[in-house]
Amino acid sequence: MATIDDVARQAGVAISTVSYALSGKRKVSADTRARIEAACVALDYAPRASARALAANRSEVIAVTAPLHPDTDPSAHMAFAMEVTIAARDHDYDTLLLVHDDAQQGMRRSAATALADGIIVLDVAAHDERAALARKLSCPVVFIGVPEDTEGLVCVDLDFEAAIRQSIDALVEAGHRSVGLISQHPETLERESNYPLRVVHEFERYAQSCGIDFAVTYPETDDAAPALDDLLARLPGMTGVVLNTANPVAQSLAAALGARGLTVPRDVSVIAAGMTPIMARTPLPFDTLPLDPRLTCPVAVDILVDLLEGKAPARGVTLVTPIYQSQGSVAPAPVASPLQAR
Amino acid sequence: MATIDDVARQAGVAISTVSYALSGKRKVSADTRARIEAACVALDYAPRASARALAANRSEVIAVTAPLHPDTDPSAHMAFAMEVTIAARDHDYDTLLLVHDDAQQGMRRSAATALADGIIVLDVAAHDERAALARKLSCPVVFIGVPEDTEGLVCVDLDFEAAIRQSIDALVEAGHRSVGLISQHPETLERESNYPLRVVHEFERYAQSCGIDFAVTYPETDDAAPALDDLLARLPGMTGVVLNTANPVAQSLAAALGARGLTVPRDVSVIAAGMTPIMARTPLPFDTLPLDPRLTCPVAVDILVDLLEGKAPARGVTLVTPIYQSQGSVAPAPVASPLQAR
DNA sequence: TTGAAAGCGATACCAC
DNA sequence: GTGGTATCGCTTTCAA
Repeated sequence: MATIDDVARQAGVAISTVSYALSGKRKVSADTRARIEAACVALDYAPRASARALAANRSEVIAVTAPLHPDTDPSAHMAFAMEVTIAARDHDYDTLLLVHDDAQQGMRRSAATALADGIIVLDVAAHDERAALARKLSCPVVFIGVPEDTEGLVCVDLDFEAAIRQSIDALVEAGHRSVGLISQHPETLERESNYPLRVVHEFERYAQSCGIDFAVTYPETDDAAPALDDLLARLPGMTGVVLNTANPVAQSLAAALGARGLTVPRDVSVIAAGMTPIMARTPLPFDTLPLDPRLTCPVAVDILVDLLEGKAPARGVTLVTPIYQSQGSVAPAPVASPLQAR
Repeated sequence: MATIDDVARQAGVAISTVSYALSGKRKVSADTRARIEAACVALDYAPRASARALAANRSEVIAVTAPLHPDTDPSAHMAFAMEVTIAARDHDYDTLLLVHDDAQQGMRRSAATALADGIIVLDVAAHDERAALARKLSCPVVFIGVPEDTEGLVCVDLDFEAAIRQSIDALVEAGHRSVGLISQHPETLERESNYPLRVVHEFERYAQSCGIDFAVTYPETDDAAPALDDLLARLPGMTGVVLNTANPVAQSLAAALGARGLTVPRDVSVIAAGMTPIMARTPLPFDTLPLDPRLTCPVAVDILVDLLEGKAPARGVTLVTPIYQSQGSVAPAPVASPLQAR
């Protein structure tokens, strides 16, 4: 492997000139630059990452901690890790994968050994141990997801409250006056980042302020049918459903509705708010305000890179506005409620 | 951050002694070692990765190229990436994630800049461009999956042929004389690593040598029903099914059988051979010989690490023997064929 | 058993 | 605009 010395010799200049020509941190005349570039090509030169990192005191690597709980969706996980990697490459950073058993220790190690310049934390739980760790660590950390206590942390997430409000607005504008929310499994509410709870609260608050009837249900299984029955029992005139639930539940909703003689959007309008699309599966046939990794990951990486390069101070919690994607699952409310119509 | 100098001063020894004490590459007396360890703890010392890499000429990092095609299952992908990472950590290596757009260029870059010591290639296609690249690269590369031309490459994969033979053996031993294979989608056969084809060939060869009736079908969609009908049409007495197909097809098989009045294992015995379990979903209710990342990834990493540390020469293609996992989906063949019995 | 010192290959300061 | 060189923090050879 050629070194910067070889290039300098071949181009007939000093190594500092080569370094400056390549980094652009100093003006270099057109023809010396040309000679240097020619030499680089001729020698197939690439700067050695470790030497550069040692001298510059930065590794150009971002660590990504991606624990894998039994109840997290691995495909969503992969999507986040990939999007972080893609976004990082746009800033000339590489990404190091830190796994579960290793999450705490890995973060510590990557900071202590200066393996990575910064850390992105994925799949954040409400009471995430990595939060306390992040406060102690010397290197910048950005969370994708919001833990309970955000004091001193930098977090990026979808604006779930906004997603809920947009969902209710869309339904209300279409004339719906009775709307149910299918939330997460009870265990998920415990463990998960606190967004499912924030979603429920905002749903109840905003629905109330809009003066519509509402109810919330928490499915016990992956089948939407019992949840649907629960909502219909408490809200016989229900014509709108908002989903912020596990993907299998959402996948089974259309069938559950069909089994009860209900059609989307003729009898019931449906919107999925703040759910992560699964690439491997048929997309949900509903209007969505997705928690899309392509939305949050680049923002998180941008913030981290700004932090690393001293371009901006820590930013607290950044909420990304969801984007409404219509699939034709919202229609004007039927005049009579579907159950009465039957 | 404390450096090795600080530790040496604090312990009252030379830095070389500290280095040797920590690496264990030279004998150090018990009490100097104790003083050094105390100093390390006191100063919270961790060697700087870049300095170590520069001096030792090795980064202790393994790059992982994990492209994401439209038809690859992201959750399986994540599982492989995680298993590689876990296995790598067992050898004190970290893993760098290289993504699709970047796959070729990323491999080149990580070799040229000595970012990583070696490369693991995931999701290998039959005619994978990364194969040619691997032959040119200066750093060791191990493929998880087997491309068409393995000349000069190091590959690890499940022994699919063995999985097929074990499947047929299990069925034949249970008295089945008429066995169908549900293979992959036609497009997958084109693009994918050539194992699906190897599976089909071995199935036909081995079934023939066992003297049983057999047929192979290639499902066009994610629904097993048409494939099942195809098999039953050509093999009216079929009592055994071997699966080496896409997960959704396998997931829908039980329902398709049920719709035709067939029950597993009473009427039909089923074995899934060489399929990757999806963590996010209910596992298949069939006996399996899974392509488990926990089987192949550690082997691949072991081989790569041996290569990196000069412990062993390149090994060509290594096939890992599958492990039979019973789920009770194989039973003695019914006396009369199920169709006749109805 | 330990120490001194020569690299490793970049960056960036200070001169000119 | 360009060149010389100290420096980053380790590993490892050579000497004692």
